[in-house]
Amino acid sequence: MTAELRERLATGKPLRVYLGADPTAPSLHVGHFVPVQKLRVFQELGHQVIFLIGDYTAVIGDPTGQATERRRFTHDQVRELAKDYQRQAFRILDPKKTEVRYNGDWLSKLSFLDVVELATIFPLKWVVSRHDFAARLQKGESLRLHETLYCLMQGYDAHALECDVQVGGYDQYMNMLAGRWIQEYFGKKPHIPWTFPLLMGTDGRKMSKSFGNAINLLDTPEDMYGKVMRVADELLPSYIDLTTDFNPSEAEALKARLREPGVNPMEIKKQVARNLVVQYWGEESATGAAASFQQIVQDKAMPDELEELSISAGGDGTTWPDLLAAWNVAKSKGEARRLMSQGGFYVDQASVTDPMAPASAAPGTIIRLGKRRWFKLVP
RNA sequence: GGCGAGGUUCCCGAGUGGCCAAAGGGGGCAGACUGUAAAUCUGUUGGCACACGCCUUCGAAGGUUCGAAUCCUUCCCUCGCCA
Repeated sequence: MTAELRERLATGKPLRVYLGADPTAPSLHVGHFVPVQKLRVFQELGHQVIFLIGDYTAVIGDPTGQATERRRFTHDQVRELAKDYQRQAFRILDPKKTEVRYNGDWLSKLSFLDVVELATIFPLKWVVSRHDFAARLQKGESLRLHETLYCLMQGYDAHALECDVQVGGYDQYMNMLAGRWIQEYFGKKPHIPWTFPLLMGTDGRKMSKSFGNAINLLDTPEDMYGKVMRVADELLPSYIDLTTDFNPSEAEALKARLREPGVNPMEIKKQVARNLVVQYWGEESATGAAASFQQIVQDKAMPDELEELSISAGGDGTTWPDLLAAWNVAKSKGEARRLMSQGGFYVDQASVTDPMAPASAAPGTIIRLGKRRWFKLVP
């Protein structure tokens, strides 16, 4: 389809490029935003980008890749999530140049007859041959008719938006193809699907909040930077491709550096981390995040600003576990004791391992938990 | 509608009357090492208690028992097969 794309670019007319997002995830991570980042590239090149909020499709729930039937959302929940989704997207996209649409605007107007008419386009065999459905059928797991209709809905979006290009995860390919069929059915030129591989979490598994391996959009610049630094080395090339906005030659150069003998992946990782933070938080925050990583993690030095703990808030605790639990820096006294006996507790840089020792909590004392949680005691 | 399977600690998953705060894995935390918050290795992982131990937890509520995650009753929920 590269040829089709070239052909359309050659006309010189700005392309209509769309990304559909079903707001069903309460917390978003950079994996969700790979297509948004790509959308921005189109925007910068002067194309018309469309951010489609799947308020209607979300109620059904995209079955793609689902091992079981998907949880469904109410319309109200979806609207709430959509607001946040859009706000996050506009950290990257230029709101003034972005067309925001809701697919409920057209999908809600289709009659049952319209739907049946659309359904005639698709051979059932094609629908159920997709790997996720096929697997569920084969294992004898639940698959319901509404799930097979999802691709009609998303396909109809492409038609309604009269789009030229659709960006999305690789897993959306089937849905995108459905869109092409529907466009052709209505006598229009089919759009060009542009898909990207799935971004893996920092540990190489699927990025997901429940795995704790996600880089969240709401992470502070420092966290975002740090999490990129803990991405497994092997994943670095895909992070370069999917999360950075380096131009193609810069990206290739970075990946080539990575393969050179004697090159420390850490150095490349720092460039990726910085690039990502700049996109979401801007130049200044990224510089700050880089500096604080160097200081706290690499030099193992004390950060410039320490969180303060009020001694009086420690109640009448007389041992460190009492105080740490009262301050809420440890979940429980037991956890604090464990931390201490494992050698992860420091008072003014000296390790304190006896949980029973009386606590010397005086204003100005610096305490540290583990490698990088620093606190300063105040009255 | 008929028949069957199942709901366990943050997640997955073992556990069929005491040895169960509950195997194993994942994740988390800590330590060692390092090229980094990578990889690897080790330890640890409900709460309170210095400790003896006590308390809360195995879908919900009751019950049997000296004793229940395990047995019984009712209820709620999930899933499959057949129609």
